[in-house]
Amino acid sequence: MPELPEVETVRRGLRPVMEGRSFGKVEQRRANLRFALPSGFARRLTGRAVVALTRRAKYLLAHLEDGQVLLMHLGMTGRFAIGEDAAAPAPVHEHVVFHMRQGARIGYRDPRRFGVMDLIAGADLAEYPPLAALGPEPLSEAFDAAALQAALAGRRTTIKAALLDQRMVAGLGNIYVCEALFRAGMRPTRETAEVARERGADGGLARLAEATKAVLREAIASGGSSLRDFAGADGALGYFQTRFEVYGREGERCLRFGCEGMVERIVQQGRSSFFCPVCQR
DNA sequence: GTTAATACCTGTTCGC
DNA sequence: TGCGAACAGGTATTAA
Repeated sequence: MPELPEVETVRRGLRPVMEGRSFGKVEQRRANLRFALPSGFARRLTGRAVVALTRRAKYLLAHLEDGQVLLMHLGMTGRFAIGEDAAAPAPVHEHVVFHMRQGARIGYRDPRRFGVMDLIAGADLAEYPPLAALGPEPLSEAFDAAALQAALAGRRTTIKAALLDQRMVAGLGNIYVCEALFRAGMRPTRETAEVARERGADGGLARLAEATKAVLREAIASGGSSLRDFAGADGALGYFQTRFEVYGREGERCLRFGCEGMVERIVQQGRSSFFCPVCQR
């Protein structure tokens, strides 16, 4: 599922065909994705140049020359495919197509339609509700043990649920929360308030912040290398398979050196959590 | 105010 | 082999 590293990979893949380019024809094949597309969607994009393509958490933001911002979220199954502007039959579940004036055809497919596209005025960007509530970017300097402690203190839930909460830290999903907790040697069922007391250079907070950054950095690097493959295949952007250390490995041996534990799966808040009961405490 | 549960979706997998 | 149930999960909404 597209989490922060996948969205960042998509951004890097789209930049060469969007930044500094302008929208020609925009095809909108249905009225809604997760929500209704804004009125005049295609018309408001046509002819506008993209000044910059940025990312905030799992949101892609195309800043247009006229001050509008095209906000895009991939949901669970959203993918972009870059192709030549040919008259090939449109794939199923392709809901939006951007034909760039310089030639690229950017198709958006999303079978489950959990994705979002919206157009907002740049001046309103900071107050846009979904963005305004987001916590710090996990790869920024603002995210460290101290920030984590401030966010987690006093909360009455588990560390797994807290890390999935986009208000605590923005951009993590189920997979990378599992991976970060494994890397930090921390069990997903730990009480948040208790973890928040583990300060100090070698405390749980510091390990967790560092593990989160490391997992995301490695995934982004992996996605970057997979970009080359995308170009050769169908140009699909949105999901790449990395090798996860615990996610999806129920019943298999823990990969930590010297650990003989077996990965277990439990359900928290209706979501699967994978962890090693031996080395995650 | 905070936390948990539910709804939205459909392709894929699993069990009978 | 075929069918239906379960499952995947980001986020807005509703309930507790």
